[in-house]
Amino acid sequence: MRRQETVTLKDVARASEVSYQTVSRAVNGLPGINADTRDKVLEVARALGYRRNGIAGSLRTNRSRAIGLVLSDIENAFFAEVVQAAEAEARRRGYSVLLATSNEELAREREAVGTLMERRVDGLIVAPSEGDHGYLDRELPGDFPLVAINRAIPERSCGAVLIDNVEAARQATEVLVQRGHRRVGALVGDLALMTSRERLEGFEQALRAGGGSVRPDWVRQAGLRRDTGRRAALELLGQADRPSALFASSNMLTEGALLAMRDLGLKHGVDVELAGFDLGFCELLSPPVPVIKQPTYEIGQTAIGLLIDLIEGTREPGEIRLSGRLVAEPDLATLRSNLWSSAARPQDPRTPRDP
Amino acid sequence: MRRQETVTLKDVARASEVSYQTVSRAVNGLPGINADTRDKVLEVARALGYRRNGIAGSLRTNRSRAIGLVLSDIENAFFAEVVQAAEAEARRRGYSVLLATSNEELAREREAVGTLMERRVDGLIVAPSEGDHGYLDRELPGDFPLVAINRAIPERSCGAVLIDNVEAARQATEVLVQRGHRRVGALVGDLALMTSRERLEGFEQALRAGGGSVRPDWVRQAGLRRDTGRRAALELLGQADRPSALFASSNMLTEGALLAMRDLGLKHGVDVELAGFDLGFCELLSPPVPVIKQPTYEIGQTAIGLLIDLIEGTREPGEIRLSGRLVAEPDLATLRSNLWSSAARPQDPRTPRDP
DNA sequence: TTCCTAATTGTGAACGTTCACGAACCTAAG
DNA sequence: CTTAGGTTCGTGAACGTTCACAATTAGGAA
Repeated sequence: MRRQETVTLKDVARASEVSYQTVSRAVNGLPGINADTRDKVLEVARALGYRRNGIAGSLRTNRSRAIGLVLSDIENAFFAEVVQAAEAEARRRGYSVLLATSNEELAREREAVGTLMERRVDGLIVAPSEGDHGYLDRELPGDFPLVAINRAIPERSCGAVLIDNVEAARQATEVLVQRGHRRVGALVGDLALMTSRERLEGFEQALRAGGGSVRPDWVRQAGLRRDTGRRAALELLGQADRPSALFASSNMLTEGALLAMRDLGLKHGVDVELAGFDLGFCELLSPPVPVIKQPTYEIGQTAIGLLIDLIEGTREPGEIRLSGRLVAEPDLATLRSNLWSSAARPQDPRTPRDP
Repeated sequence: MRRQETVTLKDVARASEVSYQTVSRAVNGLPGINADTRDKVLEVARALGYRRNGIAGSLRTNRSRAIGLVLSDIENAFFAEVVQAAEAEARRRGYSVLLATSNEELAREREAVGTLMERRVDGLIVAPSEGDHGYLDRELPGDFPLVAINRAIPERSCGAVLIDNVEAARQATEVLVQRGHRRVGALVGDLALMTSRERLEGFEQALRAGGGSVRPDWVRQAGLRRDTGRRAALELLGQADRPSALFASSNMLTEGALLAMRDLGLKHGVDVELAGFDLGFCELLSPPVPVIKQPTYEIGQTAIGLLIDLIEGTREPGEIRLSGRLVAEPDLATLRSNLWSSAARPQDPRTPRDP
């Protein structure tokens, strides 16, 4: 078979003896064309194997129907779920997703934004890295559709989809308090980050409300990574005067805490009680670890929804706060049926499959 | 600030009093331009905030420097890691990644391939769903760069990056045999899939080599999902005459088996020994579950490498087999340091971060 | 000076689509 | 018969870039 280079509107037009404009009307389902001619043209288009050249269309219309997604790390289950939801919702609304990762480095984030802009995405969703995002005003037109997730971008007015961190951290800590713990430590991220400050605030609220007091030396800025979390937890739990319970304010820190306890020969829920964030497999551990589950699917879906509304001019930028969900020793029946399915995902029921 | 619509080559040309071709040479770093003019032009381009329009470039050159990635489910940690690696390697080589999901449904896969082709990606990586892939010959030019991962596509000649399933399953099963088990069951995927057949083959080899015999009623086609795996495991382990050990041939099936054992009040490693595949948190369980860890990062990286070589015409399509790695009760020191970092990833050391 | 070569710069066309408009045709009312 | 109005279809231009080649300039060598 000869290599048939791309067949264009003109080729179809020639073959069906109409103008290329008529073909365009036919393949795009536009009005102003006779039904018979349309059918004929579509038939010819099928036969020739015509496929629209989106690149050319985008050039002409100045719209790519693509959105850029800048995350720090897709392997993190939190972001993986966000991506899944984002892709599904984008597809539902006729958009495609261009993926880029920042590895939590501002320079790489900026570079990613740059290449995505060069590709002329219609809008951007960014999970901001730590640092100054003033560059955005230089890289982006002032009204460019932009939605921040997970953390806000104070340097620039844009959409944002966040969770109620204070409340979430409060709930997680409350579990520890209700189980009788007053000597509670905390692993939090860098306090330069609003998210970390809010979660710390929730932790402190719950602990004080329960009659405990916050010991500053038991509150550790444990970074953002599993290994930094583990190190911090090792220090915190390794000392003689250690807390009887620990709150970890993110999934990586929760995993880090578990690793540290393993290192030290401590059993979670026995030697040290642990409450955390977003641990996907928390209930397969024995005993289960109570965690706050962020509505990751909803976050991705909402962010895309907001972004596309911004793109299409049907909504104004604003901040949307979602709520976390506490998963703490639920009754087993409920657990079993809900465990692996997230809260609300009407569009695209999750059906986990495997390689 | 007035909304400055896109500034083009011509705008820069006007401002720097040269032709647009000269500007093009300057911004693209092409030869055939005086160093002084280049500097002057670049300065003007900077000042005006020029950014190349990749869409226009792609239209002209007929190359998008984008590759399409079609996976079944990004939430699955296996694919999440593949995506991470793929994006990193693609970026390193100057390509971007367009993401699409099939949810393991052939129709959606086909649709995804269609939209990616419309966007004129330069090549495709597909994790094939179950079913007949004959459609590819109709949707794609005969020599279109295509790489299959995880499963082969027998219907079409293309690149493929797979693992040695027989060997991997053999190793996992051997752990069970070495621990004295002869009455071993297996959860495998649909035997219509080559991957499932190969893993079953490895299981049988190891069991027979250890002096055990394969009981057909203990080999269950357990589907591809966590819930189907759980159901199958429930049936298998719920009967009075049940195996003393179980081999699960994928991460979802391994998780399903764990859930089922929890349902039945059986403890893994005590009541029933379990060996599995790709369980990310296997060593946080007590006791740890021996699993085969597929080189996910290497798979993604290799697939992108092969694909780009195909695109650029520097390699011919072929099949690449990688090896899984057994993680079974390693000594704790090694475990601790290697656990969270994958085998070989020279380009982009993984540094897990969190939301 | 005169001519040749090399370096530098400019011009026209093309990629495949969509937009804006105008031409041709038909129907039906005046 | 004429004209208004609608439907159907076609033409030219434009999006911003790169390719192919022509034009101009400079620098020496004869």
